[in-house]
Amino acid sequence: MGRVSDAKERLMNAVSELIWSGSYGSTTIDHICEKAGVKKGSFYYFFDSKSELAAEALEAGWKSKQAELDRIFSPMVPPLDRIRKYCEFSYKFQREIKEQYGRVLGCPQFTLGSEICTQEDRLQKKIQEILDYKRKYLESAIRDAHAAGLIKAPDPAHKAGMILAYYEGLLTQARIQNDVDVLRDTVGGIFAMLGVKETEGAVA
Amino acid sequence: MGRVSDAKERLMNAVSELIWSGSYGSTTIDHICEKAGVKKGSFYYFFDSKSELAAEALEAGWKSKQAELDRIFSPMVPPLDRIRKYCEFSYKFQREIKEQYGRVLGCPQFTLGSEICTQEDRLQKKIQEILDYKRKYLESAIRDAHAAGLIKAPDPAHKAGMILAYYEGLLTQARIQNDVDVLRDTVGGIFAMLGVKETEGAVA
DNA sequence: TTTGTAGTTGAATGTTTAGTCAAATAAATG
DNA sequence: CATTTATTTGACTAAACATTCAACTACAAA
Repeated sequence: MGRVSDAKERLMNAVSELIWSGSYGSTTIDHICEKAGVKKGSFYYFFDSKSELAAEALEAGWKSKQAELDRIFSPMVPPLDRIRKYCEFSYKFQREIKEQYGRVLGCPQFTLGSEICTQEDRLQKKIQEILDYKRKYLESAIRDAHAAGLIKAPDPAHKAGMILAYYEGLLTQARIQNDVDVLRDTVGGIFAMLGVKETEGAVA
Repeated sequence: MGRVSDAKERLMNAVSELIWSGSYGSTTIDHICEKAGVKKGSFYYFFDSKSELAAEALEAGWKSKQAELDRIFSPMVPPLDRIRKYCEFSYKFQREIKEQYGRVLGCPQFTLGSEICTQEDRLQKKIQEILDYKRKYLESAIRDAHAAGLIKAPDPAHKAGMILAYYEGLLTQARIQNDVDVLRDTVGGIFAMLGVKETEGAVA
């Protein structure tokens, strides 16, 4: 079965990091190859364009994040706690990223989506798909919270869309301002939108 | 006083449109010149880089938008109505853009900011400045609403930041999904965040 | 140990891009 | 009308970039 290699993985990691810490437009195939320690010929052996590589990397990145989200949004956890945990996780994650890269980088999918949606159809579709999955995590937590009488949310899908917009907007603000502090009270805004009363929203 | 020209203005219009309908990275000096009907030599006569042109265009674009915002956020208008009008205006504006370009384009500053904030310091600062002005419009409406007893918002600056994140997040979602419908109930989310009771939020 | 296969390499290609400049041109002013 | 000043032009260079390919290499199975 011939020679073996992890060059493909290295290329996917490299492209993800370069796009996230910079932008899609500023990420060239040369840079990707250099970062991955791979020669251009090998790049074209595995992929036939930057956008194809980006699409595969996006998919892989999402797959690896999913496990974490499944844990956070486990139906075993009380619904409002899921949301609170998600906000805490996100805040902590961005703090670590800032530590590591010297920069708040926000949400990879939202940032990339906003940049390329008018130009790269395949990527745009993949991103929309991922964002929709994210929305579904929120939606089920909201539905459960409604069923438990914790909040009034007769249209969980709509509420989830609103909350996702807020969440992604905050992350993008944090990226633009390079300031994690923006994210400190993420959950406050979400609970306000959900009409959670202070007492119900209290930490256990 | 020598030859006169509107080439500078044409260049600023061209760059704004190209970045907004595409991205900063995909906008080249050649494209800008072609769109503006200006030769490259002239470009470098007026500006010495794409980022300098973009910064001037950003400033000019903001100046021209300010008048409209002053009207919408006039202290003569009841505070919650200002916010409602702003949402309606924004929704209508994006519908017109979609009509005109075949695409929802969202917020020029937020989209650009998210793309270039890690790479173009000067632009990042300008954008942060503009976003902060936007926040101030919301902040004063919130403060007035609080003073009028319409809502409870002891920290209007913080609330305004939350609402701006939501608003920009929605616009970006609309851009990514190329769907104005996302914006239909913008005000619903804002009023939920502000804790506006249905009756108080009712249209006059 | 041979052979098939998966992956690697570096050099070469053509294209796009940013950036420069000296000469030409058009308007305004004296 | 002559001169000054602002703007335009097109042709040029050099670097960055994407893309191709034939020859080469390492591994695995037969």
